[in-house]
Amino acid sequence: MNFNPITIRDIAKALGISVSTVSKALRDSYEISDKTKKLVNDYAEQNNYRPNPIAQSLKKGHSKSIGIVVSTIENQFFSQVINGIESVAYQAGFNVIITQTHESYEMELKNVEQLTHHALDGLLISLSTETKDVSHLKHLHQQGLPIVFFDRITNEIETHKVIADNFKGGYDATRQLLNAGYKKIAHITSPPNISITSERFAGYEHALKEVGMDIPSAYIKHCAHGGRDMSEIENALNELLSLKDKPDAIFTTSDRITTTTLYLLTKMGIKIPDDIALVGYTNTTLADVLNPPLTSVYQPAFEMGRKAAEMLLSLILSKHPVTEFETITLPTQLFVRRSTLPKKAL
Amino acid sequence: MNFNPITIRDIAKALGISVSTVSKALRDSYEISDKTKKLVNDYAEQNNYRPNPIAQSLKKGHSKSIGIVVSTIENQFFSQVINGIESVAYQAGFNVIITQTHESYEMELKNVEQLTHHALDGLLISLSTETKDVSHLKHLHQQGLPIVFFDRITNEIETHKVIADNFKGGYDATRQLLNAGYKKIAHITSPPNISITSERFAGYEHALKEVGMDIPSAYIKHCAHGGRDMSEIENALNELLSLKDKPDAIFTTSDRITTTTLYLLTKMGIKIPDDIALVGYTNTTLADVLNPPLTSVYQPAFEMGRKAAEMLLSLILSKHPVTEFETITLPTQLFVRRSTLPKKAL
DNA sequence: TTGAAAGCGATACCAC
DNA sequence: GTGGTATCGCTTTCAA
Repeated sequence: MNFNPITIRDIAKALGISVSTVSKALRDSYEISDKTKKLVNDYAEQNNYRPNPIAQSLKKGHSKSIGIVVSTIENQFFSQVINGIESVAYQAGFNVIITQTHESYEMELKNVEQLTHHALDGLLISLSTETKDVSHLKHLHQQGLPIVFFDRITNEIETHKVIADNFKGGYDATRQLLNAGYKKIAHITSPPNISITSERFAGYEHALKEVGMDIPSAYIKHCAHGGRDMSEIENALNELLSLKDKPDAIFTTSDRITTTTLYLLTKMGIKIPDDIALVGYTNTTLADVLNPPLTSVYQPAFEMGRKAAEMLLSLILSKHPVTEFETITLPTQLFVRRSTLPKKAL
Repeated sequence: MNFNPITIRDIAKALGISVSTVSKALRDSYEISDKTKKLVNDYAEQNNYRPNPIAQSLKKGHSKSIGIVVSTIENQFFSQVINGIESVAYQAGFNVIITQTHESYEMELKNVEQLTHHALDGLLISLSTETKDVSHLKHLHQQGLPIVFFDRITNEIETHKVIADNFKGGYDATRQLLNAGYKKIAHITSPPNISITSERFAGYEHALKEVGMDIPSAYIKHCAHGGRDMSEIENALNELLSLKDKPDAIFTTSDRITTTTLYLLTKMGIKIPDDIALVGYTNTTLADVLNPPLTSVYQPAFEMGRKAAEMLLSLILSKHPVTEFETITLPTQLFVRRSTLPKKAL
């Protein structure tokens, strides 16, 4: 199948003028007479002429498009981030190419590989849970590809980064449970190698230490793929529930882990918060109508996307090499709902 | 900022051979000796050579990328469709560029405009709720751009299409309410101009007619932007609830309308299903843990994406103009949950 | 087996 | 004001 749009050369031929004149006329150059401009523009319009962006990209050395790598767009957190990115990119006339890793390191490699090298002006990335080695990105970064990290970042690469205040998110969630009278707080989270895990864990730990409590290591459960597979969470839950000293509350990180935990507990017939309280990270708009309404840590996802995109565009558009980088930390919000009802109220 | 990856010319110069030899060696042409191939490939590997896809696209006349236009990826239905599309496109080595209309006709125009013309090998689109005129797409289609419609289609353009069985979805949902003993069934839906609205309405109507019931027009509410703005649904609900003859059940279409209706009814203190039963279209994985668990029409979104992408690729890859088109209809599934509990059980 | 050169579409420098 | 031409990086005849 082909698709043969008209080119600048067709216009030149049809009008009996040169291609350079046509090109300049279309770009409204001061060198071209109004008469010629009108002639060219009218013809272009009538024949539905559109410049071929590929040729423009090749010539200009940039593609006006940026790549995004996230684990999965089905996660509302990421779709909201993408909306934020898009809102900025669109304004600036940039295209956005989205790829998903589904939490696989291999997919991350492939996607980055596929996206990069001149077809992209910059990259926005949140690492997969499997990612431990970032040399694929280091390489590109050294070659000069502008990269901005968001959410799951690495400190092996010096560039702009945008994160939520993960420490505070973890702290607030845990503190809320403690204030509500829960004392045995388990934590189901992503693998320790990704940044958000350790930051949130630090907040959790700090809240517990603050009230002089220990963290029994049996209460910490890592899901290798951030809850991608339900079995990960099922196992964690089964282990927690078969402990002699069962937890009376759970703090979950990530949308997927949170909602799946809610689902599984419900299915097991465990009452929330009566049997076990639950607080989790989630950006779903449905937190209020869940059963029970879910106490949750909300991240400013849209804003994170906006900021990340703005920083990336500033790198792309900068005339000089950028050597000063910053890491923006956005506040999280704790929404208290029934899933962490104070113990005495039960 | 720039980013200067090595080119085929650099390799040629470094090795003292011609660019055409390098090009052929890299593509493993039979014309080139093994020795030269090895030389070139080793050098390329060591210097991290990557072909510039823009130059390749310009030369070959295609970009190996397809565009997707949906209303919003925050809707799980669409993110699942996109996952399906991606799974097929990725296998075939195609990039996917996603854009969102946010239910605006103007955005649809802009996105399509931005996406098309040679930077794209094909387009997958679900129309915005505002779209009445599809001449922007007709144009492109006439010029030869392969297009496949999914979900919200138009019959003004002859090409492949993939939809869910919207009639049956509407019928099943309504029938379920009738079977459960509800008799006054309201319908909150998208504007009548989009295909899914009328198809689902027809199913609803058929189920009611079947049992000899009338459809009071006051029970049918259209949300101009498919529930994008909460106020649309709030108004619809207020009007329904102030009717002298209040409905005892509501059938909603679209994820957004469904979940927002649930949210608003809850906020108004209306008990579901006691005061009003609810059945809605939604692809959220959370239907089971909503309060109450929601009877819902589930669409095979991933499958829809797969099929649409396959059809698009077949158009793109076809050597001959395609003149026979088909419309695939995928089955929907009704999941019965507590929100439509039989009246007698209440 | 290798290389020269044309060409994909648009841009921009330099002549005229 | 207008036109010729080299160029972006790669592919592909066609000659050698």
